[in-house]
This record gives sequence, structure tokens and C-alpha cells, in this order.
Amino acid sequence: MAAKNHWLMKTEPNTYSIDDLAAEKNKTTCWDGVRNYQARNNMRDGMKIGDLVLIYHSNAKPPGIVGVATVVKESYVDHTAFDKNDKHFDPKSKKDNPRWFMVDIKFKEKLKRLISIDEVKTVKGLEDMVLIKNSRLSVQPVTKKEFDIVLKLSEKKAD
DNA sequence: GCCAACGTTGGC
DNA sequence: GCCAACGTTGGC
Repeated sequence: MAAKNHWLMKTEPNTYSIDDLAAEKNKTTCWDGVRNYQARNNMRDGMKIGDLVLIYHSNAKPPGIVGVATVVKESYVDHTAFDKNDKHFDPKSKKDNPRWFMVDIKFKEKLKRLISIDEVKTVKGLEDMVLIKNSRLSVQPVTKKEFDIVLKLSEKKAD
């Protein structure tokens, strides 16, 4: 079996938090509403079942990494793009040529403590995270090394 | 609520 | 295919 890939997905806890994910039936949700090509490509072309996903809370106090999920369904058409009444409706996505895709992810665990973006910036080995380099990308790759550092950090007390 | 950074759109 | 205008993201 191929090695797992690692990712980071952002969400605004005001809209959808890690606790909302944990409260879902089967602790699973479809990650709809992504309307950015690079983020879409990561989901559509990169994400495989079993991949591990860091969940990041943006526009939070403080913003930071809060938990881990796993990919349980590989990419399929994001039907919310076809729904005129949906917040994420996109008239340019056609049913015979869909533009947007999503995956399903399942809650795995909450970190013992939040790893704030401030901390990410200061920790050695995390300075190249896409989170810091391209702060606007909502679905982004994370290296195994970075992933492991984050998990390890969450086991330790903050300074 | 501000605004910098960045992605997208559309006129040319 | 350039690039100015515009919209969105997201930290602060």
C-alpha cells in the first residue's frame, strides 16, 4: 500500500468547527464549498482514503490547528455548486462538466491542546508549512515530518 | 473592522 | 495574453 499523504484543511469554527464534525452521524462529513482551483486539485487529485488531515480553525481566537481527521471517500462532484439556493452556487459548474469536487472526511481526534498559528511560526521544522507561506489556501499538503511535529507538539505543554 | 495578500474576471 | 479592477481570505 502506498504511503499516506498528509493535508491541512481550514474551516471557520463559527460556521463549522471540529466539534461539529465530531457530532456528525458517523463523525463524517462531505467537505463541500471549496471554490479555489488549487484547493480543489489537492482534494481531487491528491487525497486518498486513509490520508490524514489536520483541521485548522481560521478566524478564531486564536486561530490554530485543533484536530485530526481521515479521508474516507475520495473526490466526487460537489453538487452544491448546482444549487441556486446554496451559498456556494456556481453557475459555471455544469452537470456534464462539473468544476468543483469534494471528499468525505471523518473525525479522528482532537489535539490535547490547540497549536496556534503563532506557535507554528516559531517552531523549528514548521517554518515551511503552506499554512504560513500561502495563508489563503484552504486545502493544502503537509509533509509527514510537519504532521508528526504538530502531533508531538500537541502532546507537550505550551511554554 | 481594517487591510495586505492573493485569486479571478473581463476589457482591450 | 496583459493587467487593472474587483472580491475574498484571514490575521490582527
